[in-house]
Amino acid sequence: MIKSLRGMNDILDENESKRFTYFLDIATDIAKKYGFYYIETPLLEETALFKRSVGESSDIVGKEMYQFIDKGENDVCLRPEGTAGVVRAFIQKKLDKAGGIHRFFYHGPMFRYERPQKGRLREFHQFGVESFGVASVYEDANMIMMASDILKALGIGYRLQLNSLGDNNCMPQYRDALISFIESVEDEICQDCKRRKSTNPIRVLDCKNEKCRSLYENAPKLINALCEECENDFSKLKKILDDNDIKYEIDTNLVRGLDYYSKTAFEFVSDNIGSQSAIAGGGRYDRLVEFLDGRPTPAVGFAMGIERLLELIEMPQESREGYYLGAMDDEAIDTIVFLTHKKRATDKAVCDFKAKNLKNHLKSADKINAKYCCVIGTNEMNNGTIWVKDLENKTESVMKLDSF
RNA sequence: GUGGGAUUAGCUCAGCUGGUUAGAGCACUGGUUUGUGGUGCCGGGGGUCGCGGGUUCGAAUCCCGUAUCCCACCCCA
Repeated sequence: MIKSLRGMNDILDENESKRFTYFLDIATDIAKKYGFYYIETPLLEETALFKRSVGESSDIVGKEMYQFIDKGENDVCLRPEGTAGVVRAFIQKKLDKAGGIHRFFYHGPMFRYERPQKGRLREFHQFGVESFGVASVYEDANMIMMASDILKALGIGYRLQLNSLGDNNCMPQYRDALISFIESVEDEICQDCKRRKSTNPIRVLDCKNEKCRSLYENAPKLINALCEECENDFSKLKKILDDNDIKYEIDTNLVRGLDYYSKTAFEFVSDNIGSQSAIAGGGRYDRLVEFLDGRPTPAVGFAMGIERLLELIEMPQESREGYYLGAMDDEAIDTIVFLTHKKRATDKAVCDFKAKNLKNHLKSADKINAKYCCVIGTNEMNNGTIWVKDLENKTESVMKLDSF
């Protein structure tokens, strides 16, 4: 038997499938209400796109990409995340030069060659939004509110963690200060932290190792090193969230794993899905358009991991819907098929192709959660009628075929 | 990539220290003296016990390998 590849799932379980489409309906609806419109970009892109945007030092690009040389000898890879492709499209379409505000949402599969775990697949699905052309911190707040609205609409509880990563003015200085601090304690820190020092020094602050943790208590804090502009934006952001009744925690160790983020960084986490607890994450990336050869354009966005949300969604109660039609004699089956087809013009309608007794038809109608069970038996055939039972209200009636 | 656990019917699982035709519940399907469901009763189908080797008279059960899932690390959505 040929099986799906490791870490790649089919979404066909009825429960899972319903949750998946339900999520997309809700998320799409809310994104549209925020004035975003749909963008679809290719799953396959030039490898260089991700190397330059996500960053070669990140694990995503460094060791998790599905990368290969295609038949035209192009170095390509399956997208590991969604932002880079959207930014590429934005620049390619010259929207950076056109100016103005452009807001997109997207959803689709992403690919990362990782060791699979619950909530961590090699092919997984994200829903994301990207906003270009708005430098104001109000847009950052808008993003957070949208993510929050989506999660609330789905009945999902979360904690929101917030940080500021600084910008070009303050981040490099802070980074240098942190690196020299790390060097001062380098003999005592763990192997992972030694590696992080060169790959992503800010990550050391997040180390789980107890000894490292206590050493880093004396490390300089980014939150104290922000320049005036970043400091003001961050304060403003907190105020907007307070005003709109969005709860958050400041996590000074929150570092996004992708190199392109600056200023606002946020993550929505759930305590109910195991160790892969981040359900949505995002932030501002004002320099990325320029990195990818576009005209400097402020931007901010977030992405949600759909699979991680699925089991957290509180599904609305399913109510009975549509018609079930059946015949008790073979001679009535053609009539049933005809009526079912007619009914579908306005309603959901399903019919059985086998003659069965009434009890079995009722059972079948119940099984598919139909609202009406409609049956033609000998009596009905003789009178040109159909027997209709409302399975919810337990009422029944007999109707003329032409008024059905 | 590192360390650990699991893998038996469509699903959730039982199967003791190896011993005759591998079980249960749910699901599916048929019937229920012949027109009333979701909540009765009786029956039926469905498993090369993840895959490949080995030990043994005999393996779902022991050993080795391998695949997949799960847990922790790492990382992230």
